[in-house]
Amino acid sequence: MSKANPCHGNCPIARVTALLGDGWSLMIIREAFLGSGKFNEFEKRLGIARNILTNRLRKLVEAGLLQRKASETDRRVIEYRLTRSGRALFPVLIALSQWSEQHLSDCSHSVRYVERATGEEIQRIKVLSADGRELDAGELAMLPGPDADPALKARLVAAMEQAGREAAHAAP
Amino acid sequence: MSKANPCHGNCPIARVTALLGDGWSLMIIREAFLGSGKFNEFEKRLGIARNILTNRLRKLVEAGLLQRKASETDRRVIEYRLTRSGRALFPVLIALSQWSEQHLSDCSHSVRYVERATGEEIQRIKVLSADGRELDAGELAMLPGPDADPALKARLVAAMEQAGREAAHAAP
DNA sequence: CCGATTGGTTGCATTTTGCAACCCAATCCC
DNA sequence: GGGATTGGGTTGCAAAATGCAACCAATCGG
Repeated sequence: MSKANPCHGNCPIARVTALLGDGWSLMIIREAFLGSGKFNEFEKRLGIARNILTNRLRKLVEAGLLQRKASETDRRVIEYRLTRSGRALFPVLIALSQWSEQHLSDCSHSVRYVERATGEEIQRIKVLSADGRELDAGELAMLPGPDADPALKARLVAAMEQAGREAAHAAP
Repeated sequence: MSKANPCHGNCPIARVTALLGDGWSLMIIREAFLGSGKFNEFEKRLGIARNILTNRLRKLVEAGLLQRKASETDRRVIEYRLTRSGRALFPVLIALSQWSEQHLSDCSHSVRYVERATGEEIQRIKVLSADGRELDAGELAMLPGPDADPALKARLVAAMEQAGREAAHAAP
C-alpha cells in the first residue's frame, strides 16, 4: 500500500485500512481491550517484534487511539491506554469477532461474549434502520456527504447506478 | 506476521487479522459491496497492482468470501461475487466506516448511510445486551467458549482477573 | 554500587509489495 | 478468416515492510 492511491480520496474504509490494515494493529487494540498497557505485556502476549511494536504503538498514539504516559510508580514503565477514540472501536472488534466465529473454521465457539452484570450472551451486531429494522447491504445506499471529495463522490454515484441495474442477487 | 505465533491460538481477532489484515483485502470487499465484480473493475477502481490483486482474490475465494465464476456472456471475463460469508461482513464495514467518520480527520462527513427505501440515516452500530441496552467494553466479559484452545483460555482468564482489579477507567 | 528490568534503537536477512513487461485464450472488427 | 484488442493472468526485478538478534540508556531493587 502506502503509495498515495489517487482514487481512494477520503473514503472512510481506505482511511481506516491505512491505519489498521496490517498484521498487528488490530491485535494491539484487542490486547489493550483485554487489559494490556505496558510495552512488555504487548510484546509477550502477542509475540510481536519489538521494533514493529514500537512503530505501531507510535502510530496508534499519533492517530489518537492510544495515550502514552510514563508510569508514576516506576518511571521505566510506559503505560499505553485506550483513548475515547480507541474505545470507540469496541463495536468493530465485536463485529469482527462474531463474524470470525460464524464464518471461519477454527473459530467456531472459542469465545463467548456475555454481559458482565447478568451473564447473558450479547446480541449479534446488526445494521439497523432509524426505526430499528435490521438492514442488509441491498437495502442501504451510500451517498456522498458534504465533505466527500470528487473521487469518492464519483465512485458512490457509479455504485448507485450499478445498484439500480441489479435487483437483489444471491450466491451460495 | 505470517509466522505462526504460538500464543494466538484460535482467537477470532487473530484469525480475521490473518485473513483481512493487509492493505487491500478490506478495500476489495468494500468494492465488491459497491458492485465491482470483474478483475478489471477492482484493478481500475482501487489502483492495486495486478499480481497482488490476483493473490488477494484467490485468498478471498479460498476463504469463502468471494465466489469465482466465468461470465456466461463473455468467457474472457471472470465474475467475483460476495458469498453469504462475504456479505456477512456488512456490519463490520459499516462499523469501521462510522468509526472513521467520527474519529479520523478527513473522513468527517464524506459518506452518508441511508436506507434506500426511506432515505433515512441508519443508526450507529452498537453492542447490545440481550434485552437491548447499549454496552461498552467495561460491561462485557469475554469467556472462553467450548472450543477455545488452552492458550486463548489462559489469555481470557488473565484478562478477567485484570478486569477485576480495575473498576472503570477513562482517558481523554 | 551492581545486576536486572524496561523500553527502545540499530543492522542485517527475509518476505511482501509495487511496477512493468510478457503471455495466451477469447473476442471484436472488417 | 485474420489481425488487433481485451481480459486475466504470470514473471522478473527493485523497493519497502517485517522479523530477529544484538546493543543501549535510564531506572530500580538490594
